[in-house]
Amino acid sequence: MAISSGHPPQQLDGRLEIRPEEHAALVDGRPLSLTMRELQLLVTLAANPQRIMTREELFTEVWGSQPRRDDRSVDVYVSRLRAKLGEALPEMRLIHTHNGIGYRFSPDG
Amino acid sequence: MAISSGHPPQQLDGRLEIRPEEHAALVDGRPLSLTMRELQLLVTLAANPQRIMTREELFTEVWGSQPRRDDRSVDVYVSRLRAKLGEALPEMRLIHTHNGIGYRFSPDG
DNA sequence: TCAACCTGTGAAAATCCTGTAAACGCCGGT
DNA sequence: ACCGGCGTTTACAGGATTTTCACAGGTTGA
Repeated sequence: MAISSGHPPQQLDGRLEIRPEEHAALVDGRPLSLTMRELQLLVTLAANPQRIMTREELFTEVWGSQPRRDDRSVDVYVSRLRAKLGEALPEMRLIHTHNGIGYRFSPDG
Repeated sequence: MAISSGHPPQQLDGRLEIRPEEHAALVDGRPLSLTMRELQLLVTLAANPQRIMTREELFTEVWGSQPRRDDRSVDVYVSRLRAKLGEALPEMRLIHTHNGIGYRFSPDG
């Protein structure tokens, strides 16, 4: 599993900072209130900037098991994450959808 | 099937780079936004530079089945691919038509 | 040049995929 | 037991992609 350790804190464009070890994500120094799953998903996406990650890949990283056929959990959490990120950082689209494949995190909008 | 694996990333004349494993094609480092089919077609064509590939050959590689009589899918997608490549790389004609046969990918315009 | 055939491409139709609200169950705290 | 938050799952509307069709324009060879 890849979430619990091994991810260094990262500063993105000076506004979003992710500190996996501290279970925290900050925007302009203020902590976002993310649930565990939301944070895990954000950490995983942010650990692979600009790379298109498949749903399966995201699922196995975050949930630690194989998704069952037609599982939509990743989508649901991406949606919730976007909502929270969108509130703290309007104007930027950090998570991009790649139809038929998955999602991509882009630090710079 | 030949798309999903076995295609190493390739750099073409330094501007176009295709990374099948990552579901990506880049021009000058910027990702082209291609749909799955478009990308598969590009990958297939680019995997056989300078070789004239028949429509049937392209279809079976990309669609994974035999085209039905008079199917024009390959042409439609070649057209779409040309449009997108043409925007990112004007001045070069990467995909050449061979009347009565099929298409040929030529890395150097 | 002409007729027959082939290719390019816009657009409609069909299909597939994604966004997201909502329902539900499970705890932990009160 | 009740409440509130979280995770999971489902459902459905809307969006995106793929497929198919139609026709204009190009190409070939007699």
